[in-house]
Amino acid sequence: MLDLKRLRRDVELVKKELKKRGGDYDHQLEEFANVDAERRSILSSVEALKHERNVVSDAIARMKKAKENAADQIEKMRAVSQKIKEMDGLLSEKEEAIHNILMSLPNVPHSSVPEGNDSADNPVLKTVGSVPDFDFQPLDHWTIGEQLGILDFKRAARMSGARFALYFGQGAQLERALINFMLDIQTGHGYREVLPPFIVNRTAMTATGQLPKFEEDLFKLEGLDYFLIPTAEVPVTNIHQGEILDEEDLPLYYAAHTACFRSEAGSYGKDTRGLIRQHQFNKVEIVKFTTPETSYDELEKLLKDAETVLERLEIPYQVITLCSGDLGFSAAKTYDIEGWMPGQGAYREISSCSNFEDFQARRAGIRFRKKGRKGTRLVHTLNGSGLAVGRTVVALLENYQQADGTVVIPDALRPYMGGAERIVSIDEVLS
RNA sequence: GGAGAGAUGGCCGAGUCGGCUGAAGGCGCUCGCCUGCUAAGCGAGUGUGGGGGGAAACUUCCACCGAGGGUUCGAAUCCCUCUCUCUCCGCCA
Repeated sequence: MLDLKRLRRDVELVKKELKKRGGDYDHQLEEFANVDAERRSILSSVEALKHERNVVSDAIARMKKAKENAADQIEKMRAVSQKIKEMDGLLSEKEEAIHNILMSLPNVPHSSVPEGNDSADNPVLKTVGSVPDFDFQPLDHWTIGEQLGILDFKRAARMSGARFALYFGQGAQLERALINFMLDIQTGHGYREVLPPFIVNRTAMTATGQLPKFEEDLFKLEGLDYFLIPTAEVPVTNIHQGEILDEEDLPLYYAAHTACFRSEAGSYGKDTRGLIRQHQFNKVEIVKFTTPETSYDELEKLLKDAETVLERLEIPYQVITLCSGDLGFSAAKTYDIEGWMPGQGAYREISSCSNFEDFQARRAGIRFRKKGRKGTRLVHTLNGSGLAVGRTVVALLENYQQADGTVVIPDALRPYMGGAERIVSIDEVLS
């Protein structure tokens, strides 16, 4: 949610900045200005009436105490109260209209965000590691996984449908190993581990910006106002919903492993095979609550924290800055980390690190105060994947595949895999 | 699932028959005083959101005592609905 006062002050500037996103918000912003003016005019008259009511009610109390007759005053106030009730009704209509507009406006891109229309315009910030050179034709991960017997999409489809996977043996172990590996790295960076609920209510989803606009992307529990989380960002950011934090406690760092659930509505035909785009996947998420002054420094650090995982796994990757047209609804600035996936012959998103500034904090009511000082300010919230586990499995299988069909386990991960040096066929393990 | 109790400011906690209670008291915090240091003591201040005024310090008005409705001239106090918390019984990983 954008700052109401800022919209009042510089509607034209906000119009210009939102235009960079590509959508057209002029109409909504103009309607905002109109309704807001109406609201304020109603507000001042209804407040005057309320003031009168307060004063006269007080007088009535004194008259009654003095055993005087207050019938005239009471009669007069009956009419005033009626009027107040009518105007209050009108006022809340205006307020709701303003709220609806505010909730549907995306965040303003940060000044450092490059302008562009879509993902084709995202500049590459840096490239790390060199793409592996195979002396055989590298396979895609679903072929590798199925040949080894560690991934099974057919049976998963039988019980759940498309976009679900079964992991077996060292495949399941690999997923679990990566989760622990990532959590250990991030807690080592100072993040506090947290295991949040995977189901949240509408308020929480609205606070982080998934609602009201993107309900079709979510899995909703039938007949209940509960949703499966699409990312740990939702429950973790909502840890401090409605709280006033002490400035000296900031920044706060959290790391959480959760399953994530996405309906993937509108992505039919995209990445239909393999682990890239699943309805359910694991992710380790890192989340920060900071002061406004430090949030962009913290974003750079958060990005580095996410990168560490790929560095330690020795998987080549690049970092891109999302251009204004490709930015998510709530984000002011986003970096994507893309891991090299030989089976796809492309860099694919494996982490997304964003600064939301006060956009989520305003919706969620997360503020901070300097001890002893009066007044509160909104915190800045940030988060990033550290990393998407399923996609890391993809990168790992495809980058570390061998001519004989086995997959070498990177050194850093071996302690988490019971010391194993490679992933071999399940049949081989059994024989 | 059945029965009962509760939800007040950063925290604890009082609010009688509805009327100077935005809210006693305490803790915490800030500033000042005092004291070799620390601690203790003394004095003052200390909620949030919104509208108006002011360059600002600040000031004025409105709202807020879990959320939403209702009764009333007037509600933290009365009524209804919902949410959450706690206790007991049942069931259960």
